[in-house]
Amino acid sequence: MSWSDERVELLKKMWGEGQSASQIAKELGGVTRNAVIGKVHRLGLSNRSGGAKSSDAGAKSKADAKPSAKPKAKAKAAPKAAPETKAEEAPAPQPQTRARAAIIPAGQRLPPQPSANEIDPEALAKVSEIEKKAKKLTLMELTERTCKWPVGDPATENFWFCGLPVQSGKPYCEAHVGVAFQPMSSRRDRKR
DNA sequence: CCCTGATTCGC
DNA sequence: GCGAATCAGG
Repeated sequence: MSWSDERVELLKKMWGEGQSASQIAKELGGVTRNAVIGKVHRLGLSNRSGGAKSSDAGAKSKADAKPSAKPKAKAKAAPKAAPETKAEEAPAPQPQTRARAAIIPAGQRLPPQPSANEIDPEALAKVSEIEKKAKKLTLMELTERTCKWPVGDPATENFWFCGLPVQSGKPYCEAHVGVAFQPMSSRRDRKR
């Protein structure tokens, strides 16, 4: 893969939008996030702000200091055989509001969730947006790093777990963390 | 552990 | 110019 104009453009666009290097790399395909970062630097747009460099202070000089070659053999470059399933099914609006506590089987500890009626509207919008991209995992497919946000009515077939990459230690993906963990003050203000 | 960007340096 | 390896930090 080479950096064609198109690809460079997309890179610039995404980087400008604040997308992470890995996300850009996935989008472009055929390149690693390292390649993206390297390109970003070469293009001279590494600094997302604009100017004002934050000094540097402790320069560096650790150019090396690691003679010992680590057996870090990581098979990279996935064959890129993603099924790329074109989800055509209707998103099916989610009433999703109650009937939740009962669905969590013992042993599968899930974090507490607020009732939908007191969640930040913006966060909710974001959620419904990303839920379209949800991986729709089943309970057994969940891992420590898949979003455990339940979607739909567990009493029907129309139910699944978000499954997107979780954010750090949290149990949910970015968007769901947004509706799951809201500042107390925020909630109090909205309510009432 | 996962992730992020930054840097170096052989190619 | 490119990007893997590495570093540094969250």
